[in-house]
Amino acid sequence: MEAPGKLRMTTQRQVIMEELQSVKSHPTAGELCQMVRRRLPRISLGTVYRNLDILSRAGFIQKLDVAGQEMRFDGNTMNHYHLRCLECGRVFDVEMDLLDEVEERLARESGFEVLGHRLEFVGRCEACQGRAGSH
Amino acid sequence: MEAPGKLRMTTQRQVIMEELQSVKSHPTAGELCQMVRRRLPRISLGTVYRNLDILSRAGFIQKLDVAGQEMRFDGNTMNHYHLRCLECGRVFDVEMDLLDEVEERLARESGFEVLGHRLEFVGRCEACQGRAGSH
DNA sequence: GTTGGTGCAAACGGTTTGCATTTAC
DNA sequence: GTAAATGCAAACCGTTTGCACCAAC
Repeated sequence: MEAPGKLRMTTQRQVIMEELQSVKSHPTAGELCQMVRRRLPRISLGTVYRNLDILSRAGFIQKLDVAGQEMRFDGNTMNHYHLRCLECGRVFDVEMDLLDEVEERLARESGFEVLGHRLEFVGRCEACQGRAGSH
Repeated sequence: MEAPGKLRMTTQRQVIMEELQSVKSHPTAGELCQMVRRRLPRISLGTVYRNLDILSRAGFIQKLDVAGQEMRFDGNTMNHYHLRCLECGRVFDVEMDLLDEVEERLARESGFEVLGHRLEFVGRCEACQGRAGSH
């Protein structure tokens, strides 16, 4: 989260934010670009990336940085946890109280200045458990 | 972790594993390639990538996938947590008991099949706190 | 001798960037 | 009017892959 500087509210930026906040999935930049193109057919992927970067720096949205894979974006800026399905790659929100006490504990027991934490589960979503699933 | 299949122990594979396990840092493939080149100057980056992939599938090492950044590798295969310093980008091991009970809780309360979790802290390491650090 | 591994270089794919043009303010 | 934002395309960079040669077993 950075000092905002001057931000102009362009149509593109507005629509990107609206589309992202209208879904509970965690789209990639490419997916979001497709969604936005239904309303702004000429928007470029570069613009989507630039705006996602600006909006996340300003704290309006969240970059998920899901381990290793393609970057995903989340319209919900409150810290919350995710589960990534190993089979279909989708990312789901997890309902669980935040483990803020572990931050304090770590700060106390180590010399680190702890500014946040990210907890991510991996597993299989219900849909993928349903499908045969060799596993 | 996958069924091993046939694995030949080549010099390259041996040295890659030794070098990785000899450090407590979490080198990227490129960094590790440099380290290995001190002993095997003609090894290629592609070989390093291929072996890191094979070794991690076989469970001998761990891919870290530290959020967003370049992939890092860890010779320690036991699950453990990390702190990433926002200032210098280094990744440190965190000594903390595993939160395995949250996996069980999530599995119970949601429909997910939970296979693992990854906890990552962000903050500032001691060295970077020392340096003036505007914050 | 067979088959998996290596080195090399090219390809890949997600992300960033340079630039001329457009647009919010 | 001016500075920020856009669209486009090229560049970037970490990673993967195809292939001819090599080496472990």
